[in-house]
Amino acid sequence: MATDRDSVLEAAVGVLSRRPTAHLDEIARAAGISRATLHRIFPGREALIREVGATGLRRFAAALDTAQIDTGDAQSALRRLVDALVPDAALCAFLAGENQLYDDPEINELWEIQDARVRALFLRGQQQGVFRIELSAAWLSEAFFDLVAGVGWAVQDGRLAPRDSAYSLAELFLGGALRSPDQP
Amino acid sequence: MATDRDSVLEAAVGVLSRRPTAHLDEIARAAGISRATLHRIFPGREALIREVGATGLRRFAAALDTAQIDTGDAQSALRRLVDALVPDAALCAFLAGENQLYDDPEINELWEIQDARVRALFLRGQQQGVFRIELSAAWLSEAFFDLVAGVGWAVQDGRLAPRDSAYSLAELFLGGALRSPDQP
DNA sequence: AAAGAATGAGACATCCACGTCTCATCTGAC
DNA sequence: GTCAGATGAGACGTGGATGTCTCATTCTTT
Repeated sequence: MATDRDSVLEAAVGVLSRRPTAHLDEIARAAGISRATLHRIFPGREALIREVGATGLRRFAAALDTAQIDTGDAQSALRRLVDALVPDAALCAFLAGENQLYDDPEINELWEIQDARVRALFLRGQQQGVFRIELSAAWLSEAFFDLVAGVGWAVQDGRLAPRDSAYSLAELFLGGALRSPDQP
Repeated sequence: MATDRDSVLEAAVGVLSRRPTAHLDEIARAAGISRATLHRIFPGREALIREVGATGLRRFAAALDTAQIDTGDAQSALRRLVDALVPDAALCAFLAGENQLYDDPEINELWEIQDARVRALFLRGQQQGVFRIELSAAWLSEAFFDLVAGVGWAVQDGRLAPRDSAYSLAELFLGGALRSPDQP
């Protein structure tokens, strides 16, 4: 059943994004199954990690698709991306913390593709005059992903309400921490 | 010799901030010593991790001191903090990635103190009318730390020039990604 | 109800990193 | 030159997580 795999992956993300070194016992318990069944679904720890990473990147790509980041003005596109990405923020947190994943050429290539898409969005926004040109598109892209991961961690730990997460992310990233002089 | 400990800690940060599960062999090699000597300096892996964490928090506290974050207007204080913190960004990246550290009550308490100081800075800035009040001080504090850690990773991986890091961090965090309408 | 599959619990064996040890080598002080 | 201390290299035992196995139990299907 695909549902089994998915629910296990979901549980694995919840545990691994917080503690990447969690034992398989813990992951199995979080998924509500036994360690034996976990091994029946995934050949081993490495395969599980790989699968979680691949799932994360697929969801990331899907969020880029649904947000239609190549359409319309860049600011709206980014806001759509935030909305599409926030539900999977935990997955992004996992991707950000698991540097080991990028030893895998396949995973790495998948990541490069998505990262390039986000960079293109910022570049487009800079050409539109929407985004600041003093900051490189690469840095904007990286910082954006850092903040998405930060949202994932904060929500998981209860430091940020899920309801506030999209707003907090978009407003801080787009407008910064400073109070706008023209909005008193 | 204190120099030995410090240089080993420095090397450990460099390795552990990228791969928290790195073997002691690797850390020893990065420090230019043998695994035996590493064990002579630190009783074991746990002690080493703890020490790195404690060092990171001490440096973080020192940066808060040198920046005098309680003095003057909040924006200038934050800019001073960025300048003081950026040299230790890798250390912050390590702290951000090593959630396991916060199981230790002593480390956790030390972290809470520093985090409260940063939160107080943002609260003060909000009361001064400098920082936006739509975003909670806790979120501003957390997001700021996420970006500092992100700078640490990016610099270590060569994706961000150290020379640009303080500027990129301060500008993005304070002003956001949007181009200011009053600065054409 | 009965047969089959799926699962959980637990018992192993294996592997790998860690921690400890010894010994040879190197360095520096006298 | 000699000796004491420090270091490196390597061997060795240990612990813990992983991977594989068996068997009893439960759930599903007919």
